[in-house]
Amino acid sequence: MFPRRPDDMPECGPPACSVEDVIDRVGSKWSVSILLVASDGPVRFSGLERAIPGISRRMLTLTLRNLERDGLVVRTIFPTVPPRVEYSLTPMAVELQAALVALAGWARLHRGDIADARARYDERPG
Amino acid sequence: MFPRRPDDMPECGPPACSVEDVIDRVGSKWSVSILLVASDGPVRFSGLERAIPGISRRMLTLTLRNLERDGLVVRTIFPTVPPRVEYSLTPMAVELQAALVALAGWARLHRGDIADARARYDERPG
DNA sequence: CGGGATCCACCAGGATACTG
DNA sequence: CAGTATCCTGGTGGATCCCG
Repeated sequence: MFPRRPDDMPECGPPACSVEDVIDRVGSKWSVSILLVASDGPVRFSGLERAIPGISRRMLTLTLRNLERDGLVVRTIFPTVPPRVEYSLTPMAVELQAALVALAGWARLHRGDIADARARYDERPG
Repeated sequence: MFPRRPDDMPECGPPACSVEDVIDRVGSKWSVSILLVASDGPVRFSGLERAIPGISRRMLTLTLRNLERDGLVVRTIFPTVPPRVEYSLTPMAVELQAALVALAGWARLHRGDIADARARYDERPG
């Protein structure tokens, strides 16, 4: 996730750079939340703020900028009063949803397993 | 990723807590690298160190402990001299690989798109 | 409404040295 | 070989105030 890969470093290298690159892009604290809220259609800034409990204005702005920079969301400004800004997913981000759904499926399947593993680990003898 | 969800917070909540939980677990800087190296079979500490350029002993140990705690890797100690420790993936982690492969596929497909988006964003007028 | 600017705390993570 | 212990820093992310 952040920190982002410096520009003077190679784009890719073994092992398994690809997945790590994705994690670099959607691994920040709020990225996935934003992408999933926006998957229901264009969202406004305040809508995201309401839909994602706990996010600060600053982090919402920063994360949106990063997603926009990476070409995952598009920012559309309507020059009205009061100003209105909508964020929508790019086709690329829509394709990403499938992979995220796979992750979510895995998480749902193994939620109990992980909880059990942690409980056992915490009560380890020693 | 880290910081991990505090124990006094609910395990899950809208929106899309599941994916975020996964990111919390495999989103740390080296987690995915370790999982992918270990997917080829049991690996030793020094093997991981060699296979993952740039990782420090400390972070290798810490990340392995977290993966073990979450039930994603198993640590097997052989009481020989010199000591020998092997790390292998649990079935749960093997299933995760499929989801990670989906992510990698998306990354491979859109590597150029993202690079282009970033280049365009950096040379934006304004 | 939709941010930007600023200050600050915390902690992930690196470097190094030491141990069984 | 496979770690642990300690110190340190950079940057993520929170809180707050201000602006067009």
